[in-house]
Amino acid sequence: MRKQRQVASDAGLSKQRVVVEAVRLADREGVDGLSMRRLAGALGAGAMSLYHYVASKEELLDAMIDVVFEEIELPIEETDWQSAMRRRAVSARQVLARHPWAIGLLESRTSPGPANLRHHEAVTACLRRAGFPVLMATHANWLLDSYVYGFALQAASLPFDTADELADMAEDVYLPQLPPDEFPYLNESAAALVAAGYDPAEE
Amino acid sequence: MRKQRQVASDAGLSKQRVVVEAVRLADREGVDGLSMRRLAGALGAGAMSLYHYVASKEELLDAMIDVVFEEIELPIEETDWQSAMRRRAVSARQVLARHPWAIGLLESRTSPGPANLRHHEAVTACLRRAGFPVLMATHANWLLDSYVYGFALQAASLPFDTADELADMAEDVYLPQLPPDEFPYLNESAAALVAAGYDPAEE
DNA sequence: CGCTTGCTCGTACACCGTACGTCGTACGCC
DNA sequence: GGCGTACGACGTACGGTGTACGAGCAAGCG
Repeated sequence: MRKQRQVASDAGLSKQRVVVEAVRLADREGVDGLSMRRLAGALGAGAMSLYHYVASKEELLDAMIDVVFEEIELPIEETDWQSAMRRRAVSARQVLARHPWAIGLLESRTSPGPANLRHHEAVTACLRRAGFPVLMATHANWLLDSYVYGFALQAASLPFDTADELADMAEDVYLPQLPPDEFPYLNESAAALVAAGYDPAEE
Repeated sequence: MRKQRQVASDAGLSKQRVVVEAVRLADREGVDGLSMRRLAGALGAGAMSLYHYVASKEELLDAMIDVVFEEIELPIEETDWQSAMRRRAVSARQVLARHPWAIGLLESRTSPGPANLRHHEAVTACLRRAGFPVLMATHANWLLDSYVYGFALQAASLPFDTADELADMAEDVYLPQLPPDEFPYLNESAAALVAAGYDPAEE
């Protein structure tokens, strides 16, 4: 029994291991597939054991979000602020594409974790060093975040990933819903997008 | 028996009534407080009765999102596109502030409802009439949406609503978490924001 | 040895979404 | 009028969820 657990979980549990496995599970099965019992199963443990490392599922979700923030590249000091911000945005987009469930979790989670704080500190530092006044830096921060989050949110709710899939979807699903006399402009857009081989990887 | 039901629910059910009451319940208690049983209770009906008007909870949520889109002001034809877009953004922000649960639902819901389609059609129409080329209009649409969604997402995750609450929160919760030697810039920002009486109602 | 301390986890509870089937009743038809 | 049918309402039940509680057990220490 003890042996089995060791095989399944490679030595004892820890908050770190619990949270990391939770992220893996969410990546694999979506956030709805993440239940305490299933997570415990994946760790080779009983469901209630998790509660020695995590006070509640809420706290687990907070910690998962923080893991995601850890993956976002911090701005580098040396470069100018524009390319630093661009790199950060690109990195954030990649990370959120890798963990789509994180976007839905951002809402409702109110207290920022340490990685989140470190991230904001670094960004603010970069902007301030570039000469932005305090309030301006805060506004820029907010605005950039708005755009990155919004982008990720929209990207997540698109039902296709590539230009080819778009073409298929458009033909099979969208166009039948769009009587041309009622939605002339959307039809025009759809046609143009398909013709242009639109791929949602622009900025 | 018949009488009781009528008193409680003012004539029979309907998809409309179910969805509207669901929105009200979500406004009042958050999306987590919205369960089929509670919704049925609020309508003076049994839980399973709802399934005659809604195929599943998923469909109910889709319909609720569409109700929210209906509340967002459509751009008016006459005005120039900039103020039209501004009005739309302001309206969207107000609506999403009124129904904060909607933001969390936007993710994961993939097929747009009729009000959503009408909305996008109107926006596209406005931009196209203003002389934007097709692809440009689509990009502008996407970009504006990104910003609005991101803004709402951030606003929703802020744990305070007014400048006063911010001041309280900063003193009680944030500053203790921010050792000045580790987060010099965030401390600076926090101080500046409190001093300036920051209120999250800018754009 | 016994005692404490810290993990683990089985059981139980309240609640969830919803499949299934039963019932009262309204309505078209004779 | 009588009757068959169809439909809306809903009681019950099943398999899931998060988690409170407490029993069990191993390791460290006197």
